[in-house]
Amino acid sequence: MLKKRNVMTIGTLAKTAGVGVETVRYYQRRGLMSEPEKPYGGIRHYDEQALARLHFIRASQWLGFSLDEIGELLTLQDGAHCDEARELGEQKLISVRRKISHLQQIEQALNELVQKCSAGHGDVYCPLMASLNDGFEDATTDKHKVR
Amino acid sequence: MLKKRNVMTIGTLAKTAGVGVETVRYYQRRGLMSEPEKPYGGIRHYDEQALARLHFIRASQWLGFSLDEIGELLTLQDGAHCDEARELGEQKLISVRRKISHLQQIEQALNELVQKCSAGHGDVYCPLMASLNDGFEDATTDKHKVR
DNA sequence: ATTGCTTCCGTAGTGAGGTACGGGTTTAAG
DNA sequence: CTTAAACCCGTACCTCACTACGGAAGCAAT
Ligand SMILES: [Zn+2]
Ligand SMILES: [Zn+2]
Ligand SMILES: [Zn+2]
Ligand SMILES: [Zn+2]
Repeated sequence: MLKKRNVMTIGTLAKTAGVGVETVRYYQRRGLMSEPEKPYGGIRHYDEQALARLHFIRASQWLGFSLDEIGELLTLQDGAHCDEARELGEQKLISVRRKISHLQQIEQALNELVQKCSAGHGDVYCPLMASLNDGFEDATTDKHKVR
Repeated sequence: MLKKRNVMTIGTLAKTAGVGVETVRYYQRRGLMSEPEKPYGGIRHYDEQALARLHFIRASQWLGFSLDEIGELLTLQDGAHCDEARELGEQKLISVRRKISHLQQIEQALNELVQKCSAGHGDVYCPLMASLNDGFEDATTDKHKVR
């Protein structure tokens, strides 16, 4: 379990980075990490650079980048192309903001429906169900673009 | 005798509701819509109730319900169980709000990184890339729960 | 009557990001 | 020395909501 001189097996590497072994192997297949050379019939060993790479991937992923985009980011990693990386970040920022405002629309509409229902509507047919039944006419215009 | 006006083929139904024919058939397989009886060797016909059902599904979907949850909502559609439907709505509201605040965290972190980069960092290694490289230590605590 | 669009029906594939399985080899603990 | 855990590798499977394919048969217009 000890990484002696920063040398780890795939299992230790994965555990240290907080991912599964299969995930590391998956990133290798995706070309996001290289597979170290294997000593004769033996077991591959990983160093702290591999760990850093995993951190990079997970951090980027947390920010909303897809694995494809992360691959692109990795090619810009030398620091000489930070303008391109920043451009990617700005695009992502735009898409995150779009998602937020979409969810805020939903939050508002859903909240309204729930409020109307729980306000108590005597014998009248439930306005929540009613809204769903007529296809939820209000609150949004681009109803049919769900995905 | 019911006089059935607005009789449509599946293609017309789908087009009217703004979905694909395959989508309607998929909803039928999922049990969200019933498949009307087929006249001898002929073609099934759909009425405005089928259309209303499609509206219900798409409206619920727009609010963030999964098809499974929509199936549940449909069983509560009689209006007698609006308390359960409201409960589902409240749960969904909670999850939508969680998503929003997660995205807001991301927005803040990403914005900060982009700002730091574009502020111009002479010969110093790009702070955006640096942050990604050390696994993005700041800005969040639950780094490893990406999905 | 021939073209040509629909419908019908079952099955299979897509994309994203993994997760699981199975059979074989290697290494570490006792 | 034996046995359990870990590694290697390829392949299959998972979720979700579709989407496509293929072949037969119906229906509408020319
Ligand atoms: Zn450049
Ligand atoms: Zn109600
Ligand atoms: Zn009830
Ligand atoms: Zn920079």
